[in-house]
Amino acid sequence: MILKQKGTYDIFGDEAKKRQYINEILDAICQKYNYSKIETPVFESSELFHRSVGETTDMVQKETYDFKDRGDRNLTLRPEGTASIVRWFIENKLYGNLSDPVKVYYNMKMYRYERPQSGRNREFSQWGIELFGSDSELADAEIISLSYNAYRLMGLDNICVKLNTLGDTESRENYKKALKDYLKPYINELCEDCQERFEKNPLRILDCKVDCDNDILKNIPKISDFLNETSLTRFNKLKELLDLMDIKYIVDDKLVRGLDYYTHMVYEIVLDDSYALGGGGRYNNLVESLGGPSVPAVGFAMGYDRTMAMLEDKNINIPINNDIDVYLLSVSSDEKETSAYLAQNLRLNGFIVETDLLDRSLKSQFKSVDRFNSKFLIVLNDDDLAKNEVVIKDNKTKEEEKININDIIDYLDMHI
RNA sequence: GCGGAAUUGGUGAAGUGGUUAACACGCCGGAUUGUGGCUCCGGUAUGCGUGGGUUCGAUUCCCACAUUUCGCCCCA
Repeated sequence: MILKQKGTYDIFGDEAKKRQYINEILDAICQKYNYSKIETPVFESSELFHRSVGETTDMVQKETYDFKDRGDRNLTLRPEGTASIVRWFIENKLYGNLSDPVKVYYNMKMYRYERPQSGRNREFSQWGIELFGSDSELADAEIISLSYNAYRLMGLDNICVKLNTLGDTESRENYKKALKDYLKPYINELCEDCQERFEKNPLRILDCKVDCDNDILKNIPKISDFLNETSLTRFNKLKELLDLMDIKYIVDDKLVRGLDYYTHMVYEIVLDDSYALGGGGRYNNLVESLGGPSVPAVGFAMGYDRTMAMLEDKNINIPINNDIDVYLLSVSSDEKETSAYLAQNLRLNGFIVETDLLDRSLKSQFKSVDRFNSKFLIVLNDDDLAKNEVVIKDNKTKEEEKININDIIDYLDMHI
């Protein structure tokens, strides 16, 4: 037997319906904020992700699905959405007309070679939003607002924004320098990973799980002390906006996030104060570093599957309707042709119809009626059909009557 | 990449080193029911994750691998 690959999953039945319902909520809210939907290819040039996500990140170093195609091209299954969207933005020269910001959202499969565990798979979905062409904290606030409200509309109430700023390039470089100066004497006391991060990406030491209880990290310099005037004012303005919009947030000055491309505002949306359901931030240098002009941008990505899992966990009701309108029963195989014809006719008139495709006994067909929870059932038998009649029965009230075959649609319209 | 737990039919599962792998649900057929939902009868795994090994003999013991699941790293 051939099985599905590790860390992949099939979506079908109620799960598929739930996702469809959630997708409709997400589509609807994006429409309200006037974001248009985008889909990008599953695979891209490897270089795209290596350059955007960051060569030194774990995601690129050990989690990407890299392969060569038959033309010897180096390709990678996308591990996240932003890089592809930025590539699209540059490739289509959308920077040429930014009289209004470009706002898009996506809902796509992503791929990372990881060990599967709760809320994490190798193939997984992210819903994300991106905004190009505004450097204003108003754009930051809009992105946060959209993502925050998306969760609330799905029914997740106990959420909160964890917020931080990495400042502009100048502030961040000053901070990095201060960090390294501070950590240098202690470097041998840090964990192995952090010793490596010290050179490559010192900010990442801040959210190291191994060293978090370490006294060295408790007295570590704070980014907030290194923000220059402009970085500080825009961060304060953003917080004012969030207050105004009644968005719950807490500032966490250890929040730096895993990808290299962030500048200024970064945030996560957490459930029950700790479980991260998504994250995002501003990335003002990414468009330029991928070969476009300097265009400010900000975005967010939601871990779709873990969000679905949380909806399940919190027993949040997602309406699923599997009921059908009519089941056509045939007393014997003689009525099957009429059944097929009638089923098509009813379906074309908008009804959800099932028939027996297995030529089973009448009793079995009745059992199917119950399994499908059909609102009505119609019994076809030759004697009645000779007079153009059928028996139609309301499966709830158990009332039945004999009607003309041409009156079925009218009858159903009146009763459903 | 590292660690823990699990792996018996369509489903939930019981079970033992040795003839036909319990039970329940489901499903199919039949009896009865004015055309079902109750009841009764019958049927429903050539098989106990895969591959090795130990043994006269393994689903049951050992090893490896795979998959599932929960953690770590990481990410969201």
